[in-house]
This record gives sequence, C-alpha cells and structure tokens, in this order.
Amino acid sequence: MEGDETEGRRQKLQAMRDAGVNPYPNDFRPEHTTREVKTDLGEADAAALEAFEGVFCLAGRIVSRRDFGKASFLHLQDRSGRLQVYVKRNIVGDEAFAAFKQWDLGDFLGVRGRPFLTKTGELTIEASEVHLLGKALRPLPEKWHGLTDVEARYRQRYLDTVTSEEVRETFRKRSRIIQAIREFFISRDYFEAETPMMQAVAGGAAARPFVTHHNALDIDLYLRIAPELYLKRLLVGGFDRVFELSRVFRNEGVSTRHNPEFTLVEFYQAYATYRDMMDLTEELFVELADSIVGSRTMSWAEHALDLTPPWRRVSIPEHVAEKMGLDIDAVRGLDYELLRKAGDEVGGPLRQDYRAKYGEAAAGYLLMDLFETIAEEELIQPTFVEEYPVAVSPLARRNQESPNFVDRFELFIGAKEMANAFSELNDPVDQRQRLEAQLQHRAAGDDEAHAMDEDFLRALEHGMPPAAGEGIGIDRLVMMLTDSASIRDVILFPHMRPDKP
RNA sequence: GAGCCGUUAGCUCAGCCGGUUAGAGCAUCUGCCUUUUAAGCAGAGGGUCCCGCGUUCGAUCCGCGGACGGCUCACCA
Repeated sequence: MEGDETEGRRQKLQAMRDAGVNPYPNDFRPEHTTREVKTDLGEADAAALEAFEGVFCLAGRIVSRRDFGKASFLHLQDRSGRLQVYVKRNIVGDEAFAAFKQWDLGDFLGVRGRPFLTKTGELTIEASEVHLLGKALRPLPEKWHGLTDVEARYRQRYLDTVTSEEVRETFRKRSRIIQAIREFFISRDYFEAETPMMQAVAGGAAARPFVTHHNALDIDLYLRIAPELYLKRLLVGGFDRVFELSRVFRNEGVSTRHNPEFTLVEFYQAYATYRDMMDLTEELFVELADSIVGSRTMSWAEHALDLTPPWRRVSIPEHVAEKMGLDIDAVRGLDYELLRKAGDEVGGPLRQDYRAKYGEAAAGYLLMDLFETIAEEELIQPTFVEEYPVAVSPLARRNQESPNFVDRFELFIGAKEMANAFSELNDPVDQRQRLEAQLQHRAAGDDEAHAMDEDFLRALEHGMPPAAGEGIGIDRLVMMLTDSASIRDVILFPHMRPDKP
C-alpha cells in the first residue's frame, strides 16, 4: 500500500512537531529563481565561479536526490526550472545535516549558498543553509517515466505538471495565447466585456444548455452556450467594437475535441463584414503562430500545416455541385429533390427524412450534411468555408444577391472547426421571422434549435449598426499551436466522471 | 448513446496453455559511502491482480454482468 511510505512520512512529521520544529513555516523568502542562477552564471567556468562572491537564495521542491554518508546531491525545482544543490555536512553543520537526512523527495526546501561547478561540469549551489519549507506526505510519481496513466494525469493534474516540464510548457503557452488574443483586440480598440454566464434564455448557438435554479427569484437559469446575444446588445448600446474571452457551457458529449465547458473568444465589429473578419482571423492566427510556435508552418497530429495567408476559400454549394456533378444553380436554388438524390447516393445518415424534421428548411440542412460528409476530411490546411444556407444560420445576414444563403464562414484547420463568423443580421423583422422558424424546428423535435428571445429582439428594434462578428474556439487553437491530440491535454482540469468514493 | 481496447506494488511495467509462495526497475526502510546525476554496493518490507457472479479439483488468466478510463463513431465547437 501507499500507506507504507505515507505512514513513514507522517511519523517524520510527528517527530518534527515533537521536537518543536514547524514542518510548515512561511518565513523563508527566496531571492532568486533557478533560472536566474543559470542565466547569470551558465557561461562561467570553474575559475570564474571560484572568484564569484555572491550568494543565492532559492526555494523549491526536492525532485531528486543522491545521498552519500556525509553529503548529498539533489535537484531543486521551482517555477522556472531545476538546479542542482550540494549539501555537505561539514558546511551546513551536524545538526542541520541530520535534519536534512530526514527530508524526502517532494518536500519543499529553502537553500542559501554559493555556486560552483562539479567535476562533470554541472552548475550547482553549495548549500550553506537548508530549511524545510513544507513536508509532503505522499510521494511524487516515479522520476524516470513520470506519470503516464492518462486517467491519473487528468484527475491529478498537479502530479502531471509537477513531473513534466513539457506539460507545464503547454499550459504556459495557453496562458500566453490568451494574453496575446486580449492584446490583439485591445490594440485594435475593442472593448472587453463581461456578460452574463447565467441567462434566462440560452441563445447564440445551436446546443443544449445546462440548467440551474435561482432560489430567491425562483426561476430556472441556463449556463450560457454563447455570449453572442449580449455582445450584440452592446453593439446596440454604442460599443462599436467589443469582445469577450471566457467560458461557455454546452450539455453535450465529451471527446478528444469536446469538453462540456470550453473557452471562446467572440468579437463584434460595427461597419465590417464577414470578409473583414477573414482578414482579421488570418492576422490573429499568423501573429499567434509567429509568437508561440515561431513559425507559420507547424505539425498537428499527422498533419503538416501552413498558415501563410491568404487561406483557401470554399463555397458550400459550389463544392457540392462540383463533387456530386450537380447543376450549381439548382444547388443554390436549394432543389430538395436534387439534393435528396445526391444524399441517397452518399448514404449513411443522409438517408433520414429532413422534411419531417425541418419542413421548408429541409434542403438547407440537407445541403450542410451533404457538404460535411463529402468535404470535412479535406479541410486540413486553413480553409474558409462560406455560403451557408439561411436555415442553419438564424443570426446571420442574408446575402444580397442570393437570399437563400447568408454572409458567413467557418474556418477549418486539421479537419476541425476553429471559428464561425458572419455579417450580423440587424434587420429586426427578418430576425423575428428566423427565430420563429427555429421555434417550429424545436416543436418538430430539434432540441438544439434556437430559442425565442424577446428581450434581444427588443434591443434589435432599437437599432443595431451593421456589423460582423466571430467566435474562435480557444481550446482547439491551443491544441493546434501546441501540437496536442486531445482537448484534455490543453484544459488543466478536464471533466470526468467522479472518482470512486 | 454504440463499437473496440485497457485496468497487476506508491509510480513504470512483465506475468507462458488455467496449476505450489504473482515478479522487475524506480520509490520506501536498514547498513556503508564527501563531486553524484536513472549514483553505487549489501539487505528488507510492500499486492482486494478494478468489483461481483459463474465455470473448474483449482481463476490475475476462461465466461457473464458492472465500474472507471482510452480510442473511434454519433452529437457538437
């Protein structure tokens, strides 16, 4: 049992307390990081270190140790990295050395000492003082292999990160990506908003929401599936450029690409179109690739990606017409029978009865499914997919020439949807009709159809400027920029079933 | 929700065709050791083989059911 080792550590802890020693003090103040030592002296030779008069003061976890009778080597790990420390009995003194002998891997240690170079040439701190700063009762994972059990890595992420510099680096990159996105929008005069996470109507996307209850008001509230409708209210309210970067919640399954809560940046710009959003997206992704990866080409899983703009653009009706050998005008005309025949040819889920579920909007949904079935696997390099049917885009502006379609794109990279953008629908009459159509879909059994939102419609009726908006899934973006195969590798604490009691 | 695969010591993993007391490395404990770095040498302890039921003289191993996880699919971003 793990109890063996933990029990031994508990006994050491009790022995310290019995001897009047505090095993959890908080009076040691490190003055340097291990990286600072290496940065200052990494190039110095033995003679230079001999002449060096400074003393370093460090704190961190003991992550390895090699004991001798009257001396010991260990590695100390802090937030910046790890550094070797040499503890010698005749320097720290008999009493301190005897105490030090009782300390374990995983314990927190404070060290003061001067640098030197070992025989093997490793920069090392020769301790003049050692202090126990915190006793660990449970051991760290095995030093060589670390923690490889994926379940344990996710459930006890702290063990994963304390063991793996690579994992720590992935999450540092995530933090830098989020910071860079903020700076990207703020530098373009966007206003950062915080809108409600709990909403009376869960709108702005097609997804099932989580439900919660407000006791004092005695109403059900929904965790938001998107901030979209509130950000549009801010367009009405005079914020011409607005973004929000935070969590949304969707009551769907989990997979390597899905977590029930995920991070989204949504941004809206008045007097812009979805085409402007394409340019902005290319700029953002290139900037992130340059700063995070250091290159516009990168590998993601089995793919070699090239983010150099301009990115490919693919029209849904054109692609379907071309691949299926159909007449483009008939496809744009949303000829249901024609698409039905094509769907039967492709087979699979496309055989279902779209008319029963979607009524007059059936052809639009069918076209989308057809496109996804025949094209999604090809969408490896960055690709803007455009010309979406009105029926699947209840919040997007109609195309001026082609009213069955909207001015919208989705960005695909590595066959994954990375972003969704459109010129926003600011015609309140059209918006009301679209939401009413969604209500019919809901009544016919589509429980992800958009809900009616009278409060939002009232805001639109007060006047929203022409605008374009976009949402980018941050987790998938981080996956791409860190070459991660699973969304759980870029979310610190991914959702899992509760562990056995 | 479906299919496939997995679960053995604290960690990383072996374990043959169903057969005595389930093994190794690291970690832990004891002893020696003042330039090691997966330190070394000598010794020791540590197991609900995920859980339950069944088959069998006998089950870590075979069958059925369940839990949890991974992957793929479905839903979705």
